[in-house]
Amino acid sequence: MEHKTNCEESYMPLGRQLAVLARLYYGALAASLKDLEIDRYYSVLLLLDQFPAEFTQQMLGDRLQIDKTTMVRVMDYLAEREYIRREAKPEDRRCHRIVLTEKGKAIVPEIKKATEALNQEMLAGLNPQDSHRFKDMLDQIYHNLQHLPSEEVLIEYATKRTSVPN
Amino acid sequence: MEHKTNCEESYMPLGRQLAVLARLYYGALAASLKDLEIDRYYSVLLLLDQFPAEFTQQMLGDRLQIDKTTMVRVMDYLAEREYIRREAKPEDRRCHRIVLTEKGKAIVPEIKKATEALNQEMLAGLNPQDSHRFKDMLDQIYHNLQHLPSEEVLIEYATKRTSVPN
DNA sequence: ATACTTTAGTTTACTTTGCGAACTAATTTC
DNA sequence: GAAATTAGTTCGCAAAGTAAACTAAAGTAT
Repeated sequence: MEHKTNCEESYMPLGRQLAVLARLYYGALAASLKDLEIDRYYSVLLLLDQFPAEFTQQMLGDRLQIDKTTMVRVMDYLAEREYIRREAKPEDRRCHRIVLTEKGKAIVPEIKKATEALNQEMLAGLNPQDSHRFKDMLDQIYHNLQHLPSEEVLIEYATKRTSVPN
Repeated sequence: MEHKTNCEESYMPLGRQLAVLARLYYGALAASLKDLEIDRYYSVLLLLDQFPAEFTQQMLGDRLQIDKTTMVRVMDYLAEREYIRREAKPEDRRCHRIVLTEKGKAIVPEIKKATEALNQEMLAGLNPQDSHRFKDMLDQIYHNLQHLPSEEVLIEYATKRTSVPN
């Protein structure tokens, strides 16, 4: 058997394949945005731009599936570099309203351009229908996976596992 | 705006979505295999079972997209627990032939069962054609992403970025 | 109204993964 | 035979996920 570098020829659990694709995607994205001061958390900025002044940290985390302790780090990172600000929320003083600063708004177009370009390159060779179908499938899969982990077949509560095993 | 936990309603970079799905997948897989002694690196065992005694560490890494230093840790983990063995390879003494032990072979059926079940649950609601189509798309995307990262638009060599940013 | 519970956010600490750098031993190339 | 390459290893660090324990604020219930 000769040595192959692609994953097309033998069985690999789908989850592994997804993890690899995600890694490649973000490697390429960070490379194409390397002239920016920040090298991650782009999707947070995109989301804030789409729905200005609508989010608390918790809500951002729910949308992007980032847990709240990780979200603290994300916010710290972006706030230190002045891409976002945590504002007081008088109607519920537990929360912070997260807002994009001018500096934050300023880089969104470039991020949008890069992610859209990359999405397109990623889906190159698929016709528009298939591209759309692919995104629908991802949503379907998200739905399917969300409603089973940890408690599906298990009677007792499973010990939580971290990260992405191979 | 009310707070939504699903990701279906707003734009998220595809890479982020893939990362989330991968995480959910492996959470569910580890949960359904939690009675096993090991909680990760299942795909290594599956691959070794499919092509017995064919792999070196390097080749495994190429197949699964795991770099060689990470692979050392993977091998250590599996060898300590006696699921694999590193055997001498007289024809090239730099390499090790990686072989499944009896203990390793013994758990493969369960892993296979669990991953196949999970793949199916993950793709529930898609007809067989679509499932097949989905896997083809993943291969296509892998191909597309592999041939661009880091050097695409860039003239000079990009500083490498780690992991999966959000 | 006061006690109990829940929620948003934070801090700390630990784990896993990915990867660069530097190294050894063996093999290949020229 | 010298130089370059390859497989594997060690070390060290950064990023991400998450559990546990905590504070402050808000909600609920008797």
